[in-house]
Order: sequence, then structure tokens, then C-alpha cells
Amino acid sequence: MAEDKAFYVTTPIYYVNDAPHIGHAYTTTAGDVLARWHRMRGERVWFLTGTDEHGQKVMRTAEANSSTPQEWADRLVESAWKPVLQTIDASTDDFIRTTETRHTERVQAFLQGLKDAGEIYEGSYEGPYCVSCEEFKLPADLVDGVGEYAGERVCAIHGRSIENVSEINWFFRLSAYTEPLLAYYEANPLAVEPVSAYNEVVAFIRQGLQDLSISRSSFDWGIPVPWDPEQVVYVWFDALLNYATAVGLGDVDGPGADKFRSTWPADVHLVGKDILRFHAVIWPAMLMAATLPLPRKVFAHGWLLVGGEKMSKTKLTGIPPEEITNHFGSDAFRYYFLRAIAFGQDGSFSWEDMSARYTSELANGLGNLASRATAMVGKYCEGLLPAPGDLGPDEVALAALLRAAAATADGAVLALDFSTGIGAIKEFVDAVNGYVTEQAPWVLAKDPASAERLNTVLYAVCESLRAIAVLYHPLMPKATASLWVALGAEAKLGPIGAQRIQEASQWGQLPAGVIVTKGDSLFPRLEDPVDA
RNA sequence: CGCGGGGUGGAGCAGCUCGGUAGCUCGCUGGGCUCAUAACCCAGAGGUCGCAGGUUCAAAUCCUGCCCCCGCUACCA
Repeated sequence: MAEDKAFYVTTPIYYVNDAPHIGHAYTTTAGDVLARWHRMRGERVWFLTGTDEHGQKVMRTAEANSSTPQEWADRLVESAWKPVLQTIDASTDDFIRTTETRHTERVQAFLQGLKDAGEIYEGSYEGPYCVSCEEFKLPADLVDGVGEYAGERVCAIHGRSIENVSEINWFFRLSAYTEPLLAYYEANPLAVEPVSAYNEVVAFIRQGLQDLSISRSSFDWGIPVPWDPEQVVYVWFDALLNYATAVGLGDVDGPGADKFRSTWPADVHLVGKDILRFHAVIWPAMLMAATLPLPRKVFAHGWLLVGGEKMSKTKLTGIPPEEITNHFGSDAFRYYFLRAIAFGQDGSFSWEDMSARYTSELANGLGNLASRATAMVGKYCEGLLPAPGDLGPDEVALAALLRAAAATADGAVLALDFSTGIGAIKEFVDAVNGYVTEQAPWVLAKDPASAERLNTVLYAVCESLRAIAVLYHPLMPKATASLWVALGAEAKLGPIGAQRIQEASQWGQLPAGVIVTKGDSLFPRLEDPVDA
């Protein structure tokens, strides 16, 4: 490889106060498929996720539950957030929590560095403040008052007047990075994707950036500002740094320094489009200020819509991932969301569509193909993969189709276009199903004179499945591992995870004579989940 | 005129960057096959590609205007 740096992909760190829903799991799934894909290309990979645990909301919720913020966060991380990784079969390499000392100490060191470099100054933040809420409000949080407050903007929660209050805070010179960021994005048009996100970011920066208040004094659940312990670091400033602190930011020697050198910068930050601005404006500015390399790509994916609306906790439309995986399994979860929704755009989720895709593409498509192939090898060849005779034009065409599909899939996944990549593999599955029907091995089996032809056909089908298993493995680790076993591939070719994407389409890897078994259905047909 | 995204057969979506048979999943009709998870394969019906203009030999695809839906509009994660 040209460099020894690992391919580094991150999910956002999830705000621990939320309940995990399929939107969170969607992001992590995308990251996982990307990570597994790169691993199977033979690259070193580092895949990070974690939780964001500071801030006023966590503190409030903890208090309301007669708990300390730390205890509250501990509980949610262990009971809700880490289990999600198992639920969707995510292969993360690390899980960072912003309350860990490896994070807090490095954040403080980073902050001190910026201060020493003159990037941070003391100023006053002034804004609308609701006494009842005891917090600053954003203009967007305010609503028109009614009754005695008619004519003024009031707190949306309490409906009462807000005061204009100022407090002394530490500010980051974000405004100084307006031009550098514009220049950077002009030179790196792929640094933010998709294009719509890029345009939005550039348009925003073009308006001119204001300095950012990065400390708070009104509450204390956060990382203390090292030179001013009365204040805590603004949550976003703290949170964004996780991507770097997790891999050793600032360490001058030792394992942290080695890790940082071999990992940073991130190759892909996956984010929801609602937090794009933090990642594509504030974060790179912070790194510029510290003269560190910028992440190579921030990719903003869309939202999952339920009933046409963004999922939301308050509207009770947040679906827990296990609700889906309990029924369909983790492979189908992973398949559905990355296949049915163009990555980068909003997509609507419905049980009906999920169920339809599952039945058609997984059960009737791939699952059934594996079933008919293994059954025929069992029935006609006593379970041993036959040696093929000379390839006919149909086999040559099939092999060519496979090469094209693999190439398309590889290119698409590397470009984070999962749906296109999966679609290419799916089309090949369909083609193999068509090939089976056209060749009609059950007819060939009736005539001893066509025995060699039968062998050729059955071999072609199993060899196709071998390639499909490899190409689909990053997406559906469990089912493809089962398929790998059913094909008898492991004994001669090694573990499926050790196969190479780039070599997957090379025809003829599965050796004749391996034991093919008809195991359980890869994707059993399921009862309609919407029976209510 | 704040910025951006979207309006494609019954449903959900792709295609639009690089104009030239409108593709996919589901549903529907007819046929084939029987190895297989009553699955598979083939054929077919069904679309004014939001509306109106324009450019072009040719536009879902480029340009202009309009209508409708949605998100964002920063220091709440």
C-alpha cells in the first residue's frame, strides 16, 4: 500500500440522553459496511463510534432521575448504546465516551494549545435567557407571546418574557477561518458529500462566520476549562474532538502518538445532515487552528422518514432497531436500509416495504438460489461439488457478468454509494437465478449423456454463489458465513472474512470435490409483521 | 426574492452531472418450469417524468417563469 495509515471511519458519537432508534443504527450500519468492505480489500481499518455524554440535558435528566450525570450516562451506555452494536452486528474497533479521561485530558490539552496560540479569547456572550429554564435560548426557540406578552418573543416552554443576558465566556476565533475554509473547500470539492451538502456548507460559510463561544458557566456537567475551572467546555467543542482524542490526539510519544500517526486524519466522518454544519465548519476550523490535517471526507446522509416525517422521540416515531432485527434479523436490517435508500438522501421506512424487499430480494432471491443450488448438488452429485467440463458461452457470459458486477460494486461502495453497489450484486443474483432456469439442470440430470453439462452448470452456480458470498459479506456477515459453510468453501479457501474483494470475481476458485450441504434457509420466509 | 432538497405508471424509489429505447422493488394479467424457501424464468398491461414556455434534429435530463411539499437559517447534542 502507498501508505501505512489505516482507513479511518467514524460514526457520530451519539448523545447518550436519546433512546437509540433506527436512525442511529442506520449510520452505524453504513460505517460498518464501509469498514468491513475496506478490510476485505486488505486495508488496515479503524472504525470508531461512541457516546457524547456532557451537557445540560444529561445533567437535567439525571437530576430528574435522582442520579448523578455520570451514573446516568454509565447506565444508558451499558443498557442502551453498546447493545445496539450487537443488535446490528457492528464490528467497531473502539467505543469512546466523552467522560473518559483519555478524552477529557486530551480535550483540555488541545484547548490549552489553542489558547497558547492565541486562538481563544475572553468575551461576553449575550442572548435571550429564560429565567424559568435557567438557560440561554436560540432565536429559533422563541415564539410569539400571547396575552400580556403579545408583541414580544417569549420562551416556547414557559410562554414568558425572556431577558437579554450576557455572560463572560471563552471564544474561539472561528471568524478567522471563513476564508481558509472557503479556499479549502474550493480545492477539495469531495471533502463534503453529497453535492447538496457541499453546496449548503459553502453557502453558509460564504455568509461569514462568527466567533464561537466555547465555554459555559451556568452549569458544571462538562470538561473544565483548564485555566478557568469555573467554566466547562461547550459540548460540541468537546464532542467533535472525540474523533481525534480516541486515536491519541496530542500525545508526543508512546502508543497514543503512534496510533495518531497511523490513523489520523479520518477518511470518512459519517454524519446525519442535521449535524453537518458542526462537522464541516467548526470541526475543520478547530483542526486548522491546531495545524492538524483535516478529515478527508464528511458525508451527510439523509433521514429515515416514518409516515413522511422525520423520526422523533417526541412524536413517538422513533423505532428501536431491535424491533426490526428481532423479526428480520440483523443481516436483513443492514441490507434493507443500505439497499432501499440512496445514501445521502432521505428515505422512508415502512414495514410493508421492508417486508416486501426481504421476501423478494433475500428470501426468494438469494436465499432460494442458495437453496436450489445446494439441493441439486446434494441430489445429483451426492453432495460433492462436481468438476466442470468445458465452459459454454453461457458460463463465459455469467463470469463476465460477475466481473462487471464486482467492479461496479467496488467502485460504488468506495464512493459510499451503497445502494448502487448492492444493486449490482443483486442483479447478478438475479442473473444466476435466470441461468439456473435456462440451463434446467433437472432436465440434464435425467439423461446420462448430459452428465458433463450438468456438472458444468452446477459448478457455475456454486462458483457464482461463492463470489456472491464474498461480495455480500461486508453487508450481511451472518448469512454469507452460513453460505460459505454450505458451499464447503472454508476448508480450501479459508475464512470468508479473509477473502479479497478485488479477487472475488476471479472464476474457478471453489475447488471441485468440496462438500456442499443444504443447510437451513438463509432467509426463511416470514409471516407478515403487520398483522395488527 | 435568505439558503438548500424534492415533485417520475396504484405504493415506495432510481435515472437528471456527460440530452437520444423511462429503470428497480411491490402489486396486476398470461405463459413456462418443477431443482428450490407455493420459490424461479419469460411475456404483457399500466406513466401528460408538478405546470407553462424556451434551446435542440432530439429533454425526465439543459435554460426561464410559476405552483406545491420539506429541511436549514449557527454557539439546544
